Amino acid sequence: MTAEDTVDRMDDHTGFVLVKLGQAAAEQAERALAPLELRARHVRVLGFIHGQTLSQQDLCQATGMDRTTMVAVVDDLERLGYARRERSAADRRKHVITLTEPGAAVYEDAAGLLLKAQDAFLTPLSGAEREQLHTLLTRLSSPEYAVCAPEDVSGR
Amino acid sequence: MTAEDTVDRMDDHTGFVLVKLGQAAAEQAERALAPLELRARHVRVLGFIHGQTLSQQDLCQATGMDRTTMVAVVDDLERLGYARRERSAADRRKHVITLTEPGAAVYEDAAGLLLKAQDAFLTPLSGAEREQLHTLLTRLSSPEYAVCAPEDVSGR
DNA sequence: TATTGTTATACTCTATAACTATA
DNA sequence: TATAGTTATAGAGTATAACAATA
Repeated sequence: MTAEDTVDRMDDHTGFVLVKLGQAAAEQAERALAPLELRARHVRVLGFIHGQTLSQQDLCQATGMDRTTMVAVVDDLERLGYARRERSAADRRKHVITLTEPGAAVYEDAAGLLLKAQDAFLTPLSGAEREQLHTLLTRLSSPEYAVCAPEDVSGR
Repeated sequence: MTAEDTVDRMDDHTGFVLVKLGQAAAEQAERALAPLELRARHVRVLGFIHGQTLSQQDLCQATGMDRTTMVAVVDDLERLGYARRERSAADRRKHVITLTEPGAAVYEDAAGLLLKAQDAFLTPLSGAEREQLHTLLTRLSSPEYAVCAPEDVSGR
């Protein structure tokens, strides 16, 4: 019995294929960002503070990370000179996170690397198929309540 | 600034949407299996030994889990009476894992729950769109070498 | 010497709780 | 009293290394 002979009774589950692909895409993204010594989460935060000023709490809501993780991510970005932490004048409990010039530059680099990685990932598909896929995934993604809170579906 | 106002510069990356959906699908699957007190990995192993006899090593190759994880999973399945561990007569180093009758029954239950969960997950899409999505994802998924080992592509 | 299963261990991630400073 | 940020700690998950039995 070799690995090639084994029958996978899950391969016909769309959900399972989705999980596998999601993991593969995540790993691909991390590998793509490795040259910049950044993780995907850092780039994600850079993307959010690109053009808007947010508190750490805002960033938590936006990204879904919890606040202890966010502290570490902002620590990293600050140490690397990509973001600044400042007390909010309006509410001195809050830290306002702003993008620095090097931060904006590295974000552009990172976005380029991610785009290249994604392109490699989508190689098996034609341009039209990629658009199709993107549309379908986005439609699936937008109503989060359908995924996390089934009881809310009744309202539609 | 509220969460609704924030601009997400990653939302137009297919790869990122894929990662988010993959995680959501995985969580959905775990929730669906909770009534059976099984994790997705257990069902995955049950699926593989359904109709074929495999060693733990075979299961590792098939599922991608490492052998220490597999020990724990098979421990669980054996304790629950869903699988049996026996020394292989052909190679006494190996443990041959076989599905028990209760194991086959619980697998059917689990498969049903997963199918129902997947259906809920795919609610936003029509039947034709689901097929489209499945086809696209499968095409993206099959050539793993394109994702993990680019150097192997030349050989085919 | 290499492989299978096992155990022990370490390391990463994430979740929880507690503390501070502000409101 | 509640919130934002921080820190410390505990838990789960995963990876690594070492070991016994067998090839």
